[in-house]
Amino acid sequence: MNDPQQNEHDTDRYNPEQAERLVQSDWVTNRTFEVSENSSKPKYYCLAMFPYPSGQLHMGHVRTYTLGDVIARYQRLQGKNVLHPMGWDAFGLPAENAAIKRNIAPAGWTRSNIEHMKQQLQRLGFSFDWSRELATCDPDYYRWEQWFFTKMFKKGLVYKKAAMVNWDPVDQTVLANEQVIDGRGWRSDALVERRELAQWFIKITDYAEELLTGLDDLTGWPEKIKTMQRNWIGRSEGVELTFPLSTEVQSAAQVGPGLTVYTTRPDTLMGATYLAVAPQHPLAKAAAANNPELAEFLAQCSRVKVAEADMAKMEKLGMATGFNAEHPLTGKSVPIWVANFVLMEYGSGAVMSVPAHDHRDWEFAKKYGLEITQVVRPATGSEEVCDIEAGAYVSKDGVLINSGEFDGLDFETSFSRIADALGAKNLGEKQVNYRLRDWGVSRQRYWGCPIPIINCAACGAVAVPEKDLPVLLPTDVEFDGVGSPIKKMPGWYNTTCPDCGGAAERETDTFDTFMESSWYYARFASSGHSEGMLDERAKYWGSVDHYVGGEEHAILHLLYARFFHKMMRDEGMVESDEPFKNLLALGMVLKDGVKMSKSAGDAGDPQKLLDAYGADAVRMAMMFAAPPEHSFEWSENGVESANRWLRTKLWNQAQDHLLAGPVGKLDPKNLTNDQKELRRVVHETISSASDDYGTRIHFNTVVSSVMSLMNQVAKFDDKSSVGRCVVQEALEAAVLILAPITPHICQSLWSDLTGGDINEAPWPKVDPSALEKTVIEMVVQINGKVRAKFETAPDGDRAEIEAEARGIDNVEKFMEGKTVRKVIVVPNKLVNFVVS
RNA sequence: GCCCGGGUGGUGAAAUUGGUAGACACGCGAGACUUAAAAUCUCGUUAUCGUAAGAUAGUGCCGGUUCGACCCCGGCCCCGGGCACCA
Repeated sequence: MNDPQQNEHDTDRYNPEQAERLVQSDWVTNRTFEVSENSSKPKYYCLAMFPYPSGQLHMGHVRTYTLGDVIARYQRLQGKNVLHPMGWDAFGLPAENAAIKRNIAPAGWTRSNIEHMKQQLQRLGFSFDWSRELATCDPDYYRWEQWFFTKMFKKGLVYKKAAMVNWDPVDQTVLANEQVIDGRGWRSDALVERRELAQWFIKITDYAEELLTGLDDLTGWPEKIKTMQRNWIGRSEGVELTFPLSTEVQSAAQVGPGLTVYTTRPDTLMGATYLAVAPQHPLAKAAAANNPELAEFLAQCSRVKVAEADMAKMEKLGMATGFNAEHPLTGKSVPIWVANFVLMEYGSGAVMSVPAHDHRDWEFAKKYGLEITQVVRPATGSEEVCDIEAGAYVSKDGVLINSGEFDGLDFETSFSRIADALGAKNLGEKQVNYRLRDWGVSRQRYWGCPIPIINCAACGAVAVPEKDLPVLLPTDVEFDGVGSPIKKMPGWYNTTCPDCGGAAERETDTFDTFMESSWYYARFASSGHSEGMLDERAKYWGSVDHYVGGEEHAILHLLYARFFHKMMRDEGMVESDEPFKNLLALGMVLKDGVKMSKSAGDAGDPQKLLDAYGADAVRMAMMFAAPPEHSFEWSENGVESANRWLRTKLWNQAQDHLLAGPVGKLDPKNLTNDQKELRRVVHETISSASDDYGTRIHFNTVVSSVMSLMNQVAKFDDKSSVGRCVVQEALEAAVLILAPITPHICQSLWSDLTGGDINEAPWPKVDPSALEKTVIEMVVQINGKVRAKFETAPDGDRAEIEAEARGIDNVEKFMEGKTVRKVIVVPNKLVNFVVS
């Protein structure tokens, strides 16, 4: 162990545990991070995605909240009125799992997790305004979600329809996708079945176009996230058309007069040789009624998890229904098949198949011996190969054949002409389609926000009146893990109809937890408001200026939140069109190659690192490890070295400087070359750090640049009074620059160095005159290979630089006997001789 | 399967507009201090050859554009995220 008497620093060796607690209690006493809306400073709203209270923090949390905190603290140093709140995404499945496992109610488990995680967040020194803390399982929070849902219900944005769920036939309960492992229930091990349940949906598709075009204005979002959202929304232009059904088929299957499909390739319509419907389609069900083989096939199709990835990976199978439809233009009979890859949830649950011009249709047709009719060939002069026997020809660059009056037309022309021909028969028209589906918000689970609907036999679904909100979720429940307790509580769900007063039942499903996370950012800005969902303060704080969170939320959470924001805007509750102005999408923190999340258990618990090395070291190590958007494997090694650097390179050097007594005022005009050089490094560091913090959002390079600066300070052996002034400036800059990352040690050092409060300090300014270089290094290349370097004055004359470069021994050697073909001079960088 | 990213020393990474590849660290090696260890400090550290100066190769793989490519283009391989009930 250390002997505290042995070296001069050990007596006052920096002790993060003690020092950090002192600084933190100062923040609490002074309410340093509580903000109000009455400020002359410009507002800045910095938000990191709130955590699910799983029990303990993992390193993914540490990364997210450190990045958010760095941004918040940097913006405070820029003189902004910064809102930086924190709360808890408290409803969700893990609480139910824990309840089963430990036999405790989800509410109590969640509360104690929140307590523990809050302590950990506070230990990390995040500058949250804790006065605005919220948990989504608080009735004061979810009542407004219920209120808003009933508003949207009355507005017609909410409807109920049948949708598929994973049904565990043994546990008699609905399973989440992640609870289905290899097609079996995770607890019962029973083969899971698809089952249809009536569920609530919100019409996000009504906003599809705005959600798409709105992305163009989100200049502060990463391009890749916007691309993902665009593809997810999936706008396409095509034709919706109907294949007429005979009256026999209509009556046999109890369906309408035709089978409606959507296609983006109406040009290939004449090559449509069969139709395919989803296994859940009415036509499939009807056909199976007196066809045991088909019934078995449909049953087989239902034994697949409700997840697109699983659907896409399975073998493409189908079976004829025995029904036929009429081709809308030729009148020819077209067989109707059931195919396991057609999704009932998407579009009409039926597709037209053109095997000659679609890969999947081609393979399906080959497998089942269905007709393949080529209707497009490569354009004359095209180099494209087309062999329909070998595979589908999917190019849109061809011309039509075997299509009667449309022969010879290209894609664009045939698209319109065929749409017109369908229109003339009243069997189709051009239509814009979206891949985006309406948002299913019903969950057959207990630990969530109750859906505020009352089902009355006489009046149907009725919204719970505002005066009866919130519909409280009972928390004192028996939780046996099989099914939701409130579905077995007649005392809870039996009620009277608000409209007719007759006996009625409450909806026992709860909301998807994405509902809570879709508007919490706005609620933070209206913290504690008891008269409504949001108040005027939500308008003051406006859009979140910087939103920080994992890239895994690129689509669902971020799209739902954008949608919710637009619904709230249309109610006049917020003024902006988008909730998040700038987005920082973080890469994953991996541990042994898997993402760190609640499933990783306590493998990533930062607690022992905090105890051993302190919050500043943990934060610095995390920021130094990689730029935000990189995924990387977390290693604890960096924490010890961060702690060592803070103690030895920052704290000790600053204390040595302070021990020599106070310094005077720096006069930048009368400096030695070494003093100028150190000062140049100081101001270059300020300049690059400002860019890294404010523009590039790369904090690892902030850390390395300050490390470099401190290395320069260590080498700078000038104890003169002017020299010490330069060192003072360097130390102040280093402390301010690092303050957002390691706030505790920097607050102490700032106080030691200046006597001031760093929370009131302004960001350092770059002195442009300090950046001027008197000598620069030129690189000499021959045919692009570096052969020499030389020092020269900046902005030198081209001819002189070229001459000087030619005179260098190694350069002469490589040019000997060669002819110079070209000379490229990049000012202040390099000279390249092209020789042969 | 589909959509979106990523791949640079033993390790994390840097290279901001096509212009010196490997900054800054970790680790490792050598040395100083010490009776010793720890701590701290100094030096070295892409590979191969060389005492050195320097040379050759090198940013997942194959090819292209360019005076010059980690960066741009074409084709592949591998890894990660998402795929609508994990959050």
